[in-house]
Amino acid sequence: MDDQAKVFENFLKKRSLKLTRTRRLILEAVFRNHDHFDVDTLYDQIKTRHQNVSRATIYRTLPLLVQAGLLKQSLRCQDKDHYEHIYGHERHLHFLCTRCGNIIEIESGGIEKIIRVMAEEKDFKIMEYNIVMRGICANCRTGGE
Amino acid sequence: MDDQAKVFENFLKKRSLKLTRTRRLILEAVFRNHDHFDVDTLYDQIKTRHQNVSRATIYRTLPLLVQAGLLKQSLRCQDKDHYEHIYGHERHLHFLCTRCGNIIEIESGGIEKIIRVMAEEKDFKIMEYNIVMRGICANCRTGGE
DNA sequence: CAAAATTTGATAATGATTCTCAATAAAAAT
DNA sequence: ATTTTTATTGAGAATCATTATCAAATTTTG
Repeated sequence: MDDQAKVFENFLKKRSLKLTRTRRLILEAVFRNHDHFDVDTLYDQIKTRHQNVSRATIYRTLPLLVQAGLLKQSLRCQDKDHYEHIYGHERHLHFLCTRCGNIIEIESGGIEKIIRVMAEEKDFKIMEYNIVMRGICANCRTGGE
Repeated sequence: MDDQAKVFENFLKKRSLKLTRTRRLILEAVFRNHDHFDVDTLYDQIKTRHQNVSRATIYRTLPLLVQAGLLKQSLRCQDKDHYEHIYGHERHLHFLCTRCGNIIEIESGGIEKIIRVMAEEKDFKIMEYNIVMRGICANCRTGGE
C-alpha cells in the first residue's frame, strides 16, 4: 500500500469509516491524474479500467479525500468543479485561458509567504487557498485557434 | 447619470444593445451592494424596492456588467456564484470561513505585483484574478458559534 | 405613428450535485 | 467461521442554480 493509501486509511479509521475496495479504486484513479480533472472524467477513467463505480460514490468519496488532505478542489471551469491531488505536490496557481480553456500551472513563488503573513494578521487559520487568473494565453492571442 | 451607468451605456452601445429601464435597475442594485452578493440576494433587493424584475433578466444582465468591466464574479460559496462590483474598488482577496460562511476582505498587498510578473513570463494576458483562502476565522475558533 | 430590432418575464429545460433506500460488504463480536 | 452490527454502494429520483425558449412588450428608427 502506498503512502496516499495509508494516509487515507488512517483518516478513515479515525472516523470509523472503512477503506473499501471502491474507495481504493477511486483513490488510485485520482492519483493517476497528474493534473486537473472533473468528476465525469474520473468516472469515465474508472469505468474504462474497471467495472462500474457509481457516480454517486465518486461524489461521496472526493470530499473525504479533500478532508484527508490528499485532494484539493482547485477550480471551477465550465460549471464543473475541478480537482487535483496534493500529495507531495508543489503549491501552484493557475492561469486559465478563457478562450481555449487551457490551464497553465505556475509555482506560487513568493505569494505563499505573503498570504501566511496576512492570515496571521487577521488571526485566520488557512486550510487551503486558491489562486486563479483568468485571461488569454499567448497561443490564443497570436491567432492559434 | 453616474459614471458606472455611462460605462455601461457605452459598452451596450458598442454592441447595439439598449440601456433599458430594467438594466438600469439592475445596475443600481448592483452598485448599492458594497460587498458580495449572489443572484438571489440581488433579486430580493430589487423586488423589495421596485416592481418585479425577473430572475432570468438578472442572470442575463450580470454577464454584461462583467464584460463591461464593472462587475466581477469573485467567488463561489454554498453552490452559488457571488459577485462584487469593481468600479474604483481596491483589489482585494478573500478569507472565507468555512464554518460560519463569513467573508473577510483583505487588500491584496504585494501579491498583485508578483502575479503580474509571473503572467508576463508566461506571456499570459490576465483579465482578472481571484484569490480565495478557505479556513476558520478567529471568532469560530474561539468557540463563538 | 409604423416598422424593425432588442428585451423581458414566465416558465420549461438542463445539468451538476445530493439524497434515498434497499441490497451489499466490511468489521466486530461471539 | 458465523452472526451481528455498522457503514457503504449503486441506481435512480430529487434539488437547485443557471440557461434556454418564446410570445408579448419596449425601445429605437424611419
